[in-house]
Amino acid sequence: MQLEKDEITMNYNFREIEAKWQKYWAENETFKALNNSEKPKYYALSMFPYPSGAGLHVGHPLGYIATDIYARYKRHKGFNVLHPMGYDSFGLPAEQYAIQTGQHPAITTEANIKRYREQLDQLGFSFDWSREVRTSNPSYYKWTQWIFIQLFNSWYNKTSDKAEEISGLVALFEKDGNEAVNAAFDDDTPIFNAEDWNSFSDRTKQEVLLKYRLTYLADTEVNWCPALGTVLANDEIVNGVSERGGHPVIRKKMTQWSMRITAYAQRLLDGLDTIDWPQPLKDSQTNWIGRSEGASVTFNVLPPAPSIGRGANIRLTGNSAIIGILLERAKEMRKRPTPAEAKLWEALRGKKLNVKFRRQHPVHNYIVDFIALEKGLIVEVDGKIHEYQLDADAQRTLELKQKKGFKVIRFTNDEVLHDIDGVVSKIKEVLNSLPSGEGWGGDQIEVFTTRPDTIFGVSFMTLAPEHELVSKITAQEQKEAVDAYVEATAKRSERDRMADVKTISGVFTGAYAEHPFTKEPVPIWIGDYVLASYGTGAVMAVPCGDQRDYDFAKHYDIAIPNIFEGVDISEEAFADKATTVIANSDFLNGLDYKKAVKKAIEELEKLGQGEGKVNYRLRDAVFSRQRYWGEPFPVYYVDGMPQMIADEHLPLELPEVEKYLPTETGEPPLGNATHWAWNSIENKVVSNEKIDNNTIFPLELNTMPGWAGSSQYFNRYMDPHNDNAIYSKEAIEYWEDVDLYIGGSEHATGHLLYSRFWQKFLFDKGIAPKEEFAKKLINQGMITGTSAFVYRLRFQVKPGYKTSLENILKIVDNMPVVYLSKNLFDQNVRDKSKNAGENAFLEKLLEKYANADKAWTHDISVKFSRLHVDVTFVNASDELDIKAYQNSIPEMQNIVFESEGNGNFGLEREIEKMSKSKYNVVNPDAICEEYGADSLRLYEMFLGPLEQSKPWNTAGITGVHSFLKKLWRLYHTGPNGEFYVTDSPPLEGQGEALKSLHKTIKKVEEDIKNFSFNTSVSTFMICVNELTSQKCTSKAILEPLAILVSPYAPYIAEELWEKLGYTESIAEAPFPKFEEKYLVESSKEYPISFNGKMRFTMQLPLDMAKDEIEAAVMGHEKTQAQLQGRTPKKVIVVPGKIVNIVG
RNA sequence: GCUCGAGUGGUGGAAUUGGUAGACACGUUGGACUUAAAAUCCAAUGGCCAUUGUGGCCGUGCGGGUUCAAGUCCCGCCUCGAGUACCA
Repeated sequence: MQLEKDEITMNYNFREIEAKWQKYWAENETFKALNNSEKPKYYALSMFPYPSGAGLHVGHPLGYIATDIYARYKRHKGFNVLHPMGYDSFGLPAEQYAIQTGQHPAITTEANIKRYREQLDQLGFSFDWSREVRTSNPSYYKWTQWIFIQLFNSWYNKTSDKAEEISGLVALFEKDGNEAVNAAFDDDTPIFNAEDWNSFSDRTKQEVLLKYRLTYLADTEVNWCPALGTVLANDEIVNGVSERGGHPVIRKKMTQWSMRITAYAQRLLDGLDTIDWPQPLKDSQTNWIGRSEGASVTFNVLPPAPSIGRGANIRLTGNSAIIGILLERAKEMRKRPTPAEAKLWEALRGKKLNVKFRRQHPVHNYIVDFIALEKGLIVEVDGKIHEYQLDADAQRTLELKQKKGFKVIRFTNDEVLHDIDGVVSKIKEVLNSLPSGEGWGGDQIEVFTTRPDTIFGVSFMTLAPEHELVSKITAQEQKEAVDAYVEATAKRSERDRMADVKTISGVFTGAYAEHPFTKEPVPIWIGDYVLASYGTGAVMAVPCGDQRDYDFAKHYDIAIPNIFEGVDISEEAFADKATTVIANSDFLNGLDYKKAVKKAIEELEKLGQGEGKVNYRLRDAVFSRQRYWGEPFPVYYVDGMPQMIADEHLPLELPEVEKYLPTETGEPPLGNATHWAWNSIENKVVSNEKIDNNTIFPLELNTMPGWAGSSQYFNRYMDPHNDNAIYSKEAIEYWEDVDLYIGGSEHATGHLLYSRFWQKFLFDKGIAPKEEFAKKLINQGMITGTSAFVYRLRFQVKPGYKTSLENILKIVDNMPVVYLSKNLFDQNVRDKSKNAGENAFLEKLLEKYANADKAWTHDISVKFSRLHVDVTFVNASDELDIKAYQNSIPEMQNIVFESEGNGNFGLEREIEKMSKSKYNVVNPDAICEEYGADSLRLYEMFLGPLEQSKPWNTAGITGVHSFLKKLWRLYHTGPNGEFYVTDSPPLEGQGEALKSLHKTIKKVEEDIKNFSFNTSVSTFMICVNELTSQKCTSKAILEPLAILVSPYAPYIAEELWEKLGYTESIAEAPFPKFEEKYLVESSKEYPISFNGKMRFTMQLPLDMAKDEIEAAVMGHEKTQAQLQGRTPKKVIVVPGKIVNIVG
């Protein structure tokens, strides 16, 4: 018994130490942060986890450890440190589990959190647990709902460039309508004046306001995942399938809440320059926002049968280049009609035939006698078309008829003068046969282009098949083909479309647009390479300058005009902006890219057909999910219009449901709730039966997405228990923002973009003092697993066996499954025949286990497979612990292990992602049990640079573990290994120890500054090795050393600190101060190199002058040996660094 | 395809502004202690050649270049990883 007790004091008993300090920290609230302090603040944050059922594996804590080291270091440096932790506890897995088992997600979540907490506690983090938040707690999501309401009550004023109260917008509408308002709003918003607005019904007003609110309800094309029964955000889809579960996703139109994040596109982009985040992360946000500069250009659709009204048509049907002359001419002609024209006009004018006719009307390059625009009918008298300016060749007549789609009928003067009734009835007849072309004319196609400089290279236009104009403009004769194409594309899933980028497909609509400058007709195609969701869903195709347009043009044999000077485009498009010189482009000729863009935009603006424009790829974020386990929207519906629940009645708590699946009518799971109606008088949730749509209304059935709760949690930590506000002004003014944020790179475009958006919004509203929530962000790399493999042999009956099946089966059934060790496999089987008959080794095995006549063994074959072996049964030398492994598998399995000669059973190792299915998951609990949390913390850091991904191999942990033992022993050099530290001041000869210490202080501080934690672990090892060999026992050295180590290995540091005589925790002990004076060297071991190659070293005083060094080196016998009599051409001496002899 | 990142011993990885490549560990080999094992300690360990010893040659993905000197800087390639994907 005595012996055991001694051993406890002597040895590094990490289990006891760690349990002791865990308790101490919890009881003394050692890491509790104060919201007011004389000290400077420091806010260190790790991304909070989703508490999954599997618990933590060794990869998870990597980032937490790094943050913790930094937080602890800052505490030693005299900062008031906020280092909180919580749980992102709403989420899909708990809900899926609920669907399968009926278990309430809150219960599973609670259990998972409990396990997480145990694991986190064990790892020795300096979290202030008093500030824990859980996104699924009503007291937390009250404020998520509150922010939602704030967004609902705000609009984005582009003039002040910030979010403002919606009431201000209403005031503007009341005064001036919406035309002059510069806001972020929906495209389909109608224009109204003050009078209109004031006459709108309340409902209409609400509808209009929804088009301006920062969160709004709208019919949106969403990514619907039938298998999950919910909508997914773009960033929740990976390769066309759901990120969770890999289910197919289709496009569907649904009424959904959306977040107007697009209003913040530019600020989200600009803000990236102000924060110290990893470049790849910034790049991916930049990419996601997708800003491109260019121009929007309006193309007028040339009408086959232009429509009625709106005076604008007069311009639209005529070639605008010559419209002035045409109109003048037409006027003149109207003044002097022929008798026949006059007579017919009397019969047609004033809608006598129920159709409005115009006379002497310009169409394209011509003036026609009479035209019914809405029917596309031209009536010509005397069989003539008054041509103007251009030759009346057959081509142009054809153009009017076919390309422009007009029906032309002709009468002679005689017919009109003598049989006006017959003529009119003929016209009536034709009119009746024509479809009403209402809405045909006056259509415009707006495109976005980044290359307005290439506008003269346009030879066609392409619309997305979903473009709203497609059905309108498609010519009769192309209708069938276009419809078929549109239908075919709609059917194709996103995934198909993505997988199949190479195939070129499209259909001509039969319609033409007019080129803004040349006024030439430009054919309009549709093609699925144009995306409805980007830009305007239409492109001006410039085949010579864009490869996709080029390929399309080649495929459909469309002209490819070359507008580049000295460039060959016979093989491919030319897209190099830097070397672009424009040609064949009228006023753009000879200009480079930049100048041509500017000029083209200027000219377009003159025409009123374009302007410079910035386009973003970023879409508004869909915010509704058809799930149960998420934040309920604080919304009820009156007359179908959403109403917010007043702040003082929040939180609106998640109702109980019987089933977590969608309802039979396809409503979200909350549709199952029986108690889910809002009493607007009593302001409480009541039974659905009471809904009267008078005072009691239905509540919203969707819930918020996973990112809702995580978009502001970092601010809530500052004042997590505040019930009156999301946080107090004092709290956020003290803490301001996160100084260091560490987490995985997978959140680059999800959490980290949405959080920045919400933060900017809160900043606009004066609720947050900083526009960016995290100054510095680090992505920790992934820890991958090292899988272990074994080769398994099974004996089988060979197909085409020659003897009795019954007998062979008898033998085979009794044969074991053989596991081959790696070396045996490598030497005897890999790269060799796996047919027993041709492989002596296998033949031998077969005979060994068949225990049968040779005749029988010919009918037995060997089948190989490579199996994952659970890494818990693998030792440091990649060998299998056969006994332990056997104990883990069912007994009835007859397995034999073919080991190597020395009895070891080697395994093959391979790096793979850490996952349950690969049996390579390493559990931190087991590591802590065997080596302790300090060892785990050190080892995770020791593995390599924080930001790199690196493989886990438990074997290596013995290195850091024995370091900790050495560290312990350094303080326990007394008799029987008792604690022994000398109090006496540093003696003579302690120079070396002080040097070791200060070298370490310097390096560790540098490392922490650079987040290079792996190298500081090495530094500690070197220091302890040095002090051990120096037999250092001085308190003056060992005390600061304990503080140095404490951020990395806090448990052992606390224990040593206590043994050194302190009664307070080491947590706030001041970090040792580095003193340069202990590192001053008097001499240096110079590397002496010859032609750049180091040959030997020489100890020389550091204060030696350059020429003295040269003389000393040249005088050295080894120098002479190296030179072998040659005279050096040059001797380079860099004092304090190197000597290089050339020659 | 585009964007970004990375290639160094058997393995993880060091190497500050160009200045002794492989620190520190793991693993391996040999040795000490032990009845034995574990633990601990000592020594060797980039490759090749030579060797009693001193030593020599090659070497940071490949090919060039700049420099007294290149893992590090420049040019051109190759491979791997991550993100993104018809973005007009």
